[in-house]
Amino acid sequence: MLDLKFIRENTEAVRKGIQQKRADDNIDAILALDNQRRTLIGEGEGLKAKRNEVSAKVGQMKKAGENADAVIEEMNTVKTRIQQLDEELKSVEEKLDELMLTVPNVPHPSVPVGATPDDNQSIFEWGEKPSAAGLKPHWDITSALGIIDFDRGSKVAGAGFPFYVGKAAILQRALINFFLDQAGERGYTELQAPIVVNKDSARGTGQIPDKEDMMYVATKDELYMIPTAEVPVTNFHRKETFEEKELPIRYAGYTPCFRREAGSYGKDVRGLNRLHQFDKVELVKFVHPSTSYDELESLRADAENLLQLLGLPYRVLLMCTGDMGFTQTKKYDLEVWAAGQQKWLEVSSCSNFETFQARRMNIKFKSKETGKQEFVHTLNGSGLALPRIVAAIIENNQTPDGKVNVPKVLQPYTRFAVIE
RNA sequence: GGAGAGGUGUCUGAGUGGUUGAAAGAGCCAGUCUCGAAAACUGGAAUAGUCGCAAGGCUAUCGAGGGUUCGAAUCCCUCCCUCUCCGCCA
Repeated sequence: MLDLKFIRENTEAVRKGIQQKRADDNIDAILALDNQRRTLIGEGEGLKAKRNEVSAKVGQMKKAGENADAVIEEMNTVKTRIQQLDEELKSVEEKLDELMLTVPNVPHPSVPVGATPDDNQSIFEWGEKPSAAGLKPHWDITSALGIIDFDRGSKVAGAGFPFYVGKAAILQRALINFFLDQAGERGYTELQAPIVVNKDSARGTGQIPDKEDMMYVATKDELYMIPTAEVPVTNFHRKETFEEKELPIRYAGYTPCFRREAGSYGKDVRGLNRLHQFDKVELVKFVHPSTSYDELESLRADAENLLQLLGLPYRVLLMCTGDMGFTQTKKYDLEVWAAGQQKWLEVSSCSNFETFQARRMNIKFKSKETGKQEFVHTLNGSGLALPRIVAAIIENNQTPDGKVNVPKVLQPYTRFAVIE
């Protein structure tokens, strides 16, 4: 959510951002409602001031033993009017809030303007793609090796909920530990979080109201199964104010993630490419506004480092305005090369939200410079999402005789070097 | 799940209808004193909205949301959370 005052004072910049992100422009309606709102506040508060003044007088009169009936009678009409105004104000503010939620965050100037994924810029590529000859997609390999059981997963839970069996299960556990250890070395505090959250938290990171269909919901208890650790970890500091010197704060959290993926079918969903439940290590930062773009670069570097250590070829995309999402000001996607499918798979998405989330969640810091409280900037990025990494490892490291070599850095964790 | 107690500012903690945005103490910031510090003394300090060029004014906020009243931290209702005891349990 943006700041009303910011919209009022930077109307044109906000409008430009809306166009670039191809969102609906409700700015005129917002400004009109804001005017109404302020008129109502003006009248209402004037009357409240009067009420407070007269009430104090009534108290004094009663103390002095005088009769205050006439004044009280007069206040009754004021009271009614105040109630009316408050009701009108409430309805205006409800409409206003609704529209405010439709205003996207303003893209950073360094972000390329564009409409579709084709306008994203590939800004960096690393590693050598294995030659494609004779390489199989991971689902063929895992089924031959019997290490991922999609069928039994369907029986037990449903499509998109596989079992990892034996060495695949150990490989996953190894990756989680490897990712968390790396994050720890790079200054992130490890956090083990709830994997369900309440309504306030779901609202805080913006999953509701607009993305409610993306989540599994335990309706009986009004709990939402998290689609990413970003939700509990960012909400960790909801409604808190930091000292400036505490910033930046960095967390790494491993959680299972649950996504309904309603309406997404087709060939993209084969094997491990798209699941309803998957594991992910998420990196989250709370930082001083002056450093947030440097922090975005280092966040990206932290995620890239993992891919380099694993020896997986990848590329970095700088997302264009039209494809970057509603809440971000700037976003990089990291895509790993899956040689068996001859395809790039997104494994991390590193974003700066500036104050967009912090405002919604009321996360501030006390500025030394101004003496005031200001909103922090929040960032997050995957570090990394597991299934597609597993897919890439299997496809890129497959041997002609159908085995899979485990990357060197993982072997201390897996305690085996080959999956066979 | 049953029974009880409670949620007040950074913290401890007073306050049960009328100058209470809120006592007191601690902590914090600034100043005086000091070579410096401590102690002592003096002063300052909430957040948001709104009006104003500004100084400053006004409004709201005592877990959250409603209600009663001329007036609510104080009374009523709903919800949330914490603690204690009992039961159940990985």
